[in-house]
Amino acid sequence: MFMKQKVTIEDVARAAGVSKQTVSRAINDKGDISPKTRERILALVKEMGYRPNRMAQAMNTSRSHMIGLVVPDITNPFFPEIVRAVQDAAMENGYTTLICNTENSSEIEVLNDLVTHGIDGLITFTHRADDAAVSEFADRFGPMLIINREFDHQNVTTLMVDNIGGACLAVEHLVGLGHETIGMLSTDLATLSQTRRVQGYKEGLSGAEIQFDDSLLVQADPTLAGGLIAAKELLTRRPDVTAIFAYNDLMGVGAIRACRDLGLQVPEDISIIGFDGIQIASMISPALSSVHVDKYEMGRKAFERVYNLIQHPEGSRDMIGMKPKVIQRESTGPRTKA
Amino acid sequence: MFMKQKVTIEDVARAAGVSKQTVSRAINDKGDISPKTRERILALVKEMGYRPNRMAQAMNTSRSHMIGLVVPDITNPFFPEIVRAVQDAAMENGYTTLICNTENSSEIEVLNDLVTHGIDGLITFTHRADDAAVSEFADRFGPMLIINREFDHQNVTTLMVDNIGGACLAVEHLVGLGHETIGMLSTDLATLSQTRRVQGYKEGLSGAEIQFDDSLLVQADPTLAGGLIAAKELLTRRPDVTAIFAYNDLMGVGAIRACRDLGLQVPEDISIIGFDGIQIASMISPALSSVHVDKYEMGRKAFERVYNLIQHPEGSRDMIGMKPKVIQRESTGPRTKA
DNA sequence: CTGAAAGCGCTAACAT
DNA sequence: ATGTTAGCGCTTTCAG
Repeated sequence: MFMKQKVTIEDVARAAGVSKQTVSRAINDKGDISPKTRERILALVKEMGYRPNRMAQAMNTSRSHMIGLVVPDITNPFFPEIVRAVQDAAMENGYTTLICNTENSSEIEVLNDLVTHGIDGLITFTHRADDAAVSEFADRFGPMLIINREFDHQNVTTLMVDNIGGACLAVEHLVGLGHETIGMLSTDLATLSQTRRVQGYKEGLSGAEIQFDDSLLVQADPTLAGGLIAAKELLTRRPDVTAIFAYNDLMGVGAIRACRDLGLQVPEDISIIGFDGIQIASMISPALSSVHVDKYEMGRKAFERVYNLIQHPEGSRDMIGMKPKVIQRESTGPRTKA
Repeated sequence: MFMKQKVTIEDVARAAGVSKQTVSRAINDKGDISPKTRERILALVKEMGYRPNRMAQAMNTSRSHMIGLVVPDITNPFFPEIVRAVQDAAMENGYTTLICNTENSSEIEVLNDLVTHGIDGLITFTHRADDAAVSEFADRFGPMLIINREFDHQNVTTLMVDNIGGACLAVEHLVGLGHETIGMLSTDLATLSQTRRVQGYKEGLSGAEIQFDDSLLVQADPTLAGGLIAAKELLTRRPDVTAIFAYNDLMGVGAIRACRDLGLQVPEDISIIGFDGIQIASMISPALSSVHVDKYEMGRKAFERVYNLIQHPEGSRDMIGMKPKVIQRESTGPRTKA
């Protein structure tokens, strides 16, 4: 026999000899209620193991206490750190997190589905869906924060890592070590992060008065395997490169592996720097230098902003910026090759 | 002005000139309804962008189409692969996943909270909460699967990796390479996985007629940092060890790093094998040998089983077993030291 | 301070 | 084949 719910507010009310309403007042610490009855009810609540049904609550209050979190690929270690931070912040505020992966599905579909579940707010890394669709969605669903995507439309709050600046820093770091022939491993996914990091890379080069050449840029999946393939491709095509800037740490780790497979020493023969600053990249040998993003702070900021939007749906939209910084570890060093 | 919901079944009904019930029948493809009206309604649904409110649906049907997934630490790469699999399977079946991290909270509290949100089923790695609490919870909430935890109580379905067998295989692998002084890096968390892997390690040793000694077992956090610390401790305490079995890959990667810091070559001086088979461990240098668990399959199986329990709440409880297997990569090799 | 009535959006069970 | 009534569990009125 399937029961609808163990113990309901009705049960508690009956047990306490009061109306449902009074119980409601007691548990929500609201309205006028005598301390005595409140305590009596609360004791009963505990004793009976009563917990209000959030869905029923949500139907009245329009607050489900759930937020949605949409990431492209949870298996990329960059995301779990953010997820973790969002989760922590959410829990502190009585919120639960609905997480979705979008790699294999329509992003907008996922967002709409999340809405049907009654989420109060949304944090999303939505890069594939086109602007119009996202914008239309944002008009319908207010309290959302979109990460690493840019909009002309002023109806959506964004959080952006300074990708151009970060990529620039990476190149400057390499140039500072004497490198002049610097390749980049990028991804074929046309995301803002991608465009911007490539742009920053080029700006970095021209800032150092180095000529960019198409053969220095190789594209592949933004994964370990992608980094491996792309690095091999680059090093075959341009054996003269002495330094590589990888789109993300995963590709950077793949690139280190590629060098090893090709019999090249890192950083003696080739310097490699990644982007993101994922934990594990700092523990491998050689430890990967990286343009570090504070993911925990990013997650917390994201939640805070959305939480704020939930409380003040009519508040204005804005853009939060985050500056990454270079952390040098072992994979980058002075140029030694002529 | 905050609206309860954009467009409701009522709106569609009005627009179609029928009752709510008819619309309900149309969208759920249920009961008797003339093809004509159905199509007319469905067209309207699409046009108006109507999506049923899942919470309202759930209140009637006791089906929220959400499942809960509880993991100890999403930043351990072992879990995202499982999360990914669960997510994929869930989505294929119209389910959305509520994910929680428990590292910093009371596990039972998290589970209870998930229930208030109306989840239909639950997959959890709950190891800290005591048996009585979990068992009591399982009695109240039927459709749950608990991973890597053992129960005498027959009220809960479990999925277990053969930790003893896996650890045994690891030791046998090392013994097969000629190692006789084999240390283990374990965790201080008293989980079933921990107990079992230590047990398997000891069984492996005695199977090879090697004497176990307390000094060969070091405990620390099951993380990169923990592995680093534990390995240094072990190698200082017992400079004669030629092989290490790490509780998980994270610790294994930390151990490789420790060896490097201590000037030891892997696998020439020390062989290291981990457990889990996380992706990134296969891409570092040297690539980590590991007792590999098929995490994607694990996630899918877990969802399938829970899905089944949701459909048949009165079905019997059982235990699903999974056999891990050794994958040799570069971090283990023949003993060279005398 | 407390209770009764109404309703959130939907579906189950019974009408017709 | 369609509509009506009732109710899921809760909170928001509005009465007292």
